[in-house]
Amino acid sequence: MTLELPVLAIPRFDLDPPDVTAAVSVSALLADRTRAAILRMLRDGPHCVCELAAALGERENNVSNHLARLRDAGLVRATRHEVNARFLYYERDETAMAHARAAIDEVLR
Amino acid sequence: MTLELPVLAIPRFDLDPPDVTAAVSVSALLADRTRAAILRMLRDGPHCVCELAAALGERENNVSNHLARLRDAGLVRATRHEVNARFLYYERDETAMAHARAAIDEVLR
DNA sequence: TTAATATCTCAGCTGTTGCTGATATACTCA
DNA sequence: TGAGTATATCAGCAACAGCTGAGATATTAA
Repeated sequence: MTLELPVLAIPRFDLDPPDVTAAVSVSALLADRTRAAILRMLRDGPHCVCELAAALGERENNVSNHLARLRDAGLVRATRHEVNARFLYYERDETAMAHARAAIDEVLR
Repeated sequence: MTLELPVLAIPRFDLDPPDVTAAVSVSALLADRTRAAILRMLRDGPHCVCELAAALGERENNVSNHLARLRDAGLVRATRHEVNARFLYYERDETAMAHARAAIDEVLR
C-alpha cells in the first residue's frame, strides 16, 4: 500500500486545529501505572483502598491520592461497606468510562 | 442500579496487579495537546511538518520533536514528497494505531 | 555555488507531577 | 471512651517532560 500525497507539494496553511482537550485529560489520567491499574482492576468489580494498594505494592495514601484524581474526573465513586463501614469500596462510573473511551477513540480511530 | 459489594467486608490481599505498561506508554503520548492533535489531523491524510505547525500555532522544531516521539513509538512514519522532496509528509501507521487503541481499551473497556 | 526553505537535534531552563512523611478524620470494637 | 484500623489531605522534595534558542542537515531555486 502506497502513500497518498498531494500531486504538487503545496502546503495548506488554512487547516483548523482539532479540539483534543477531552482526550488529553483522560490520557493524562491513564498515563500513570497506578491509576491505569486501578481502573483495570475495578473492571472486575469494586475494591477497597487497601486491596488496591496491596495488589499494586503501593502505599495506601498514595493510592488514595490517585483515587481522588479519578474521583474528581468522575471516573470512579466510593461507597462505604454496609457491614463494616470503615472500608470504602470504589467502583467505576461506566457512563463516564464510555465517554473517556469515546474521547480517545476520536483521536486514535 | 445498586453497588455489588461482598456480603462481609473481608479485603482480599491475594489480587494480582494487571499489566498496563502498553496502555500507559500510549497514554503518555496522547497526554499532550500537540501530539494528540497531530494524530487526529493525520486521520484525514498525510501532512507535512509546516502544515501541522501552522494549524496548531506551534513552532516547527517543537512539532518536529513531538513527531520524533510518535515515530519512535511506531505510530507515524515520514515520506519525502516526490515533486518537492524538501517536504516531509507524515502519515499514521494504522496497524500500530490499532494496537495502541487495543491497549487502552484493555483498561477502559 | 549561494541563498532560502524545511526539518532535525539538543542543551538548558521551567513548570508539572508523583512520592514521602506527617497529620487529620471516620469508623469499629473492646 | 479509648485504642486500633481505614482512608484522606497536604506541604515539600525530586524526577520528568515540554518549550526555547541555537546550530546542523537536506533540498531547491536563483
